[in-house]
Amino acid sequence: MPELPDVQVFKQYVDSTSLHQTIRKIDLRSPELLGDVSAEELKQHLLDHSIHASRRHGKYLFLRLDNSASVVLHFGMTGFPVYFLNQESAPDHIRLLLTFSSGYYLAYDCRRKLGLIDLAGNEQDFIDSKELGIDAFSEHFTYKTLKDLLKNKKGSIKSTLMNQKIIAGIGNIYSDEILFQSGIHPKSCAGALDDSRLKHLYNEIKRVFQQSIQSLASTRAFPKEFLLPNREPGAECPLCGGNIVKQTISSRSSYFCNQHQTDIS
DNA sequence: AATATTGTTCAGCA
DNA sequence: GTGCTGAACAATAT
Repeated sequence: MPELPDVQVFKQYVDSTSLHQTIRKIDLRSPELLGDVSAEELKQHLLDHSIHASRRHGKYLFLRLDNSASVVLHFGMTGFPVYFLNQESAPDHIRLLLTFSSGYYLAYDCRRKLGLIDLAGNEQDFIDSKELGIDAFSEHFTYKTLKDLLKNKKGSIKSTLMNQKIIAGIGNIYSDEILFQSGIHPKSCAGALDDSRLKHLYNEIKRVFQQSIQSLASTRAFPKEFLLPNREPGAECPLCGGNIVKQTISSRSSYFCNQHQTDIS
């Protein structure tokens, strides 16, 4: 379930393995994942070129090539990148496979085919075409930005946080985590949160993402006071001892504490 | 075998 | 057009 922290870790992974290597071969095994680019065009841009930088916006990862175009990857529910040398280490559902001149491979694996492989001449134009909002981990995402974005919003705070056109990067899992840490009920009206709650929310977005990126990148051990390891109905709330309950909110299953996330504003 | 899973997109409604 | 909700879709595990 790659949301912002997962994709940030993918970015770090690609940065530390795959930059500045000439691509000798490209094997597109699931062309149905292509966006507005043809297989031919993609191959043309990749072959004999290299990735010289990467950038993440929300849940999208851009691999910037040395010819100024960028490969765009979206990981859907089940996607991830794998860098490997021996075939025994190859993942099971490779959709795109790059072979570097070093002999190493970079695979885009996606068990369920709910991802996207695309090519962007200009990354900002791509972001605009998807109407993506500001990245939730960007330094330009300030408290004031959040306050302005939520002002006058009529929907629940959960569905608002998950709306990629308002803020990019937050999905079902992390909206639950952020609201849990902020002590805000997921059904609270987004536009009705007072300054104190908004401040909490802002701080927790930053803190949860920073902590999660750290946990995913190293030990994968999330802090035990996170909701994530306790995300099942009937579990004991690690913050207050209440009960974790499951409820469908904006047609997604949400988990929250029935004790410290009770009041709906 | 039916159900749950998630991000995106789109139909439908006020 | 705008803002919002809910459902469809992909493929697989349980």
